[in-house]
Amino acid sequence: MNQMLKSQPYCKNCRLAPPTLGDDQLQELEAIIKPGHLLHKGDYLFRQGDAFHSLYLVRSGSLKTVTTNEQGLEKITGFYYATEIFGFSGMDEGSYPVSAIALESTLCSEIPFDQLEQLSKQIPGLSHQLLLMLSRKIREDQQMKLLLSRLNSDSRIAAFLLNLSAHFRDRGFSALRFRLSMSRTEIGDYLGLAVETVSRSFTRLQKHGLIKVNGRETEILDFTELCVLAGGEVEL
Amino acid sequence: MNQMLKSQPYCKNCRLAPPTLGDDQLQELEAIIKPGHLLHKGDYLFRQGDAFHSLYLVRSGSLKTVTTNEQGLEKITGFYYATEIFGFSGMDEGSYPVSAIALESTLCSEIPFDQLEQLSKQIPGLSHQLLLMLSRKIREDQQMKLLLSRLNSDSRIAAFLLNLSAHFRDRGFSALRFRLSMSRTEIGDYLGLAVETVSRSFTRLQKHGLIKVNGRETEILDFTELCVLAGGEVEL
DNA sequence: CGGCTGTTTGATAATAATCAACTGGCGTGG
DNA sequence: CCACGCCAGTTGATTATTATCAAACAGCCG
Repeated sequence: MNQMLKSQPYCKNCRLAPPTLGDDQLQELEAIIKPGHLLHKGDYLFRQGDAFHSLYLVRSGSLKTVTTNEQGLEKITGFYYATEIFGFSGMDEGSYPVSAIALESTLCSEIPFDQLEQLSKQIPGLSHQLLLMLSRKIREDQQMKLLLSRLNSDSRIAAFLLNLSAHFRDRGFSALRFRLSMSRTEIGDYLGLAVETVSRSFTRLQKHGLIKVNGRETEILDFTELCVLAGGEVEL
Repeated sequence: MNQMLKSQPYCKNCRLAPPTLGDDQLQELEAIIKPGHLLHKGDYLFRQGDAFHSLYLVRSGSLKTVTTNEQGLEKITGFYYATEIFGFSGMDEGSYPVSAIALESTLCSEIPFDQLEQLSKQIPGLSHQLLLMLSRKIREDQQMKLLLSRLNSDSRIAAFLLNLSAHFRDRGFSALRFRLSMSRTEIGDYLGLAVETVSRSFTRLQKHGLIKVNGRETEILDFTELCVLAGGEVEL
């Protein structure tokens, strides 16, 4: 068979495929995934209120999800990078409660949900895997709620950077040097802080030698100390 | 058949059973549910780190889930009332990331997860329903994150009371008068506020005629205004 | 009755939001 | 090509909100 076609499987590392999946079934799974959707910075993948049809897999680039409540309060609910799947919050009510917006040039694959559910009746472990992904998301949200209700600004920024660091590490990039794809405003929006507070925390972390920042270029200098700080119970 | 046995089906209103489910299948579903687990105030249903085996359905009473991070920071991640199912966050890692503790005398039914997954291969729509429940939880967590990062103390308390109110209404109790099963400390812990702040907000809401409080007995006097307040963008 | 816990209230301190000003980079249009 | 305007980011001053510390009080149970 054509090696090229198999060289970039969508789902090999996407947590959707059960670990024991055979090649045939992996192909079945990938067959329902629509490769499409090239987005540029600021483009919407879907908008809050749109009918829910699909989950999305980030192939490259990054996105944010934003929700606006009845009173017009906006909030970034998540950032998503390559290999991550998102859109889960739309299932329940049949429409997305968030908008998804590209932070840079981004490629997304679409996973039609009804086809995925059909397939999960045939591929053993697939629906289990789906549940695990949602469960994981719930656990991450718990961590986020703890961060929002308990940590001061420095600790929030530290936790945020460590989170990104782990993401990049898992994807084979440097865990210590990376480029942020979001603005300070977006970071603040995500972490529940004003822009100015985000900026000051970056400066403070830099002054103490924990990180080195130049615009969006970020370097972690003292990983251990950053971990301690991110845990709370310690201040700079 | 014995009317008594069917008079209190576990799952009729628990969102787990697909809406179209026939009586036979409802019985199958209920057959795997273990009725047991009577808890008294302060009793643990499970502890953080315990192996994940089951979801739990609250039959009567109420519980809280509490998580402790590595640094010893504690946080209440949720309150659960009759007809609610919880324990989802344990699936992913195979152990519960929270402890579940009864707030009062409480009866819980256990739903062994592997049996539930087995059954979901036979009962159409069951695994779909499971996904919907998780999706709903994720959406609720989003709202909670918005609350924690954007609302002031009064609005948080207002939102909290409205949330409880809706719960009681859905369960056939008064939406305007109810008894809180949690302490002020626990409310603060859940909402990311100090006890004193919770107390002051209750007092302030009462002074403005929105609610009437007497210890844990709570009455909503101005539902509309409470909604406005809970939305943010408005202050007392 | 006395000790415990949970709640309330007051005074003060700390943190982050807000308001304001300034900088540097970038793209556009004269 | 330069000037201008715009946006993102930073820094400073001030304000507001909430946490913290402290004290008093109520209810409950042994």
